[in-house]
Amino acid sequence: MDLSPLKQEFVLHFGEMGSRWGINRTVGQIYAILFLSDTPLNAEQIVEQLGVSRSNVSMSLKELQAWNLVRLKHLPDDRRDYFTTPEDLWEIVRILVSERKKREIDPTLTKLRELEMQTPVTDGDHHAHARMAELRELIELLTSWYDDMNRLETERLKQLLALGAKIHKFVEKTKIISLTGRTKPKTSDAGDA
Amino acid sequence: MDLSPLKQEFVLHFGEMGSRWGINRTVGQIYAILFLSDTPLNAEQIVEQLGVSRSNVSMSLKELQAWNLVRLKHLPDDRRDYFTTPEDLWEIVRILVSERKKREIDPTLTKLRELEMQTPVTDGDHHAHARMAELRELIELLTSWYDDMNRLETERLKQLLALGAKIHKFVEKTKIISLTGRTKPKTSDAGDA
DNA sequence: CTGCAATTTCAGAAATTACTGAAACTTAGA
DNA sequence: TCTAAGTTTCAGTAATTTCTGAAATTGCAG
Repeated sequence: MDLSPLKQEFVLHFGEMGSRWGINRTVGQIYAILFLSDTPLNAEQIVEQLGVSRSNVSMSLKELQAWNLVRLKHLPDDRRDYFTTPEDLWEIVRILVSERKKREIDPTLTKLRELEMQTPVTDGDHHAHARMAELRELIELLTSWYDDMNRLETERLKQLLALGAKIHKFVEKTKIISLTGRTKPKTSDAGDA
Repeated sequence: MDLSPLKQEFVLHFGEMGSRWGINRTVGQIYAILFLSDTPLNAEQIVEQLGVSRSNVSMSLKELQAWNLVRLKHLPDDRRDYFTTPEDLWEIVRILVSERKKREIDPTLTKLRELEMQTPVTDGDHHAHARMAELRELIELLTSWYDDMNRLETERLKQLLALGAKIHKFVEKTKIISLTGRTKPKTSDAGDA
């Protein structure tokens, strides 16, 4: 591996963490290299820096593209593909959360809905059935909260995060006013994304 | 596998999702069975229902315990260990989030802090160094927001989640009042958790 | 202590996942 | 069209993870 000590440690760490994050070592290492690089890199450069096979880099880059975690660039008079990660870390967080939701949560939500609708509830199943419904409702609450947050511009999101738990004080203060004045869902609401 | 069709589908689904969630098939299936069961189960009962080896069940239960995802119970006049999942799904969510943070985020935060302190920054490293600092700051913001939220009682948490993005309207409304009246960090502040 | 039920450990087998090198494919320019 | 740089695919191998059955351990009751 041909990297400065600082970069090398970071890249090795991402490789090790890869398995915990649901990607493999090479994918993690490639992502780390791209994340640190101030210029886009092509596959051959990644091969040189990591010392893994060309085909491994090719497959790993494909996986990173499937995760939406890298962007493809082209340089003038050079038909090789160059890769970068988004400059904006918040963009990266959004992608990560959305992709993990897609892979780790949505399939289960779908399955729970299916099971509730289709599957016959035999005698011993009442508790199980209720538990699934409870789980589905919880996931629905969490994902619709996520959808809401995801719609916010980054600056608003940062504000809310920075407030942290203090947010509940704001809610307290305006609770009564809101209940009487703004809670009813008007059908003709101002344009929302 | 000896389960009603409803339970069986759920259990198989958890088994398949296991690998995406960072646990293996058997661990996922055992968790599913315990989640659905209205009574605590012992290892032998799990063996019967799933049709895997006794030792596999033993190791998988140990892993679930390491994740804090199951509770150990004992019945009178029976010295076998019985297992359940917490009744309260919010408790489960809290555990999941905290354990995943511990495994997937904390080690990287530690590593980033180490690298920023210890590792010499050679000439070509300035951009990489800056990128790591940026990443560390982002993780710190997110984790301290998490710590904040985690301190809230479940009822408060549900309220905030249900509000979703509407929360930012509350902030707007009280912003001016807050800026003049409450934002400065007084050294002698009224008791805050 | 002894005997026995319950549980855990562990070495090897089975299954899965990751990686490589070679061959196949694609595409831009000559 | 042909050539060659660039990329992808794929079959086989390597590495890792999961699972099992047998043996070892634990701890309670007699």
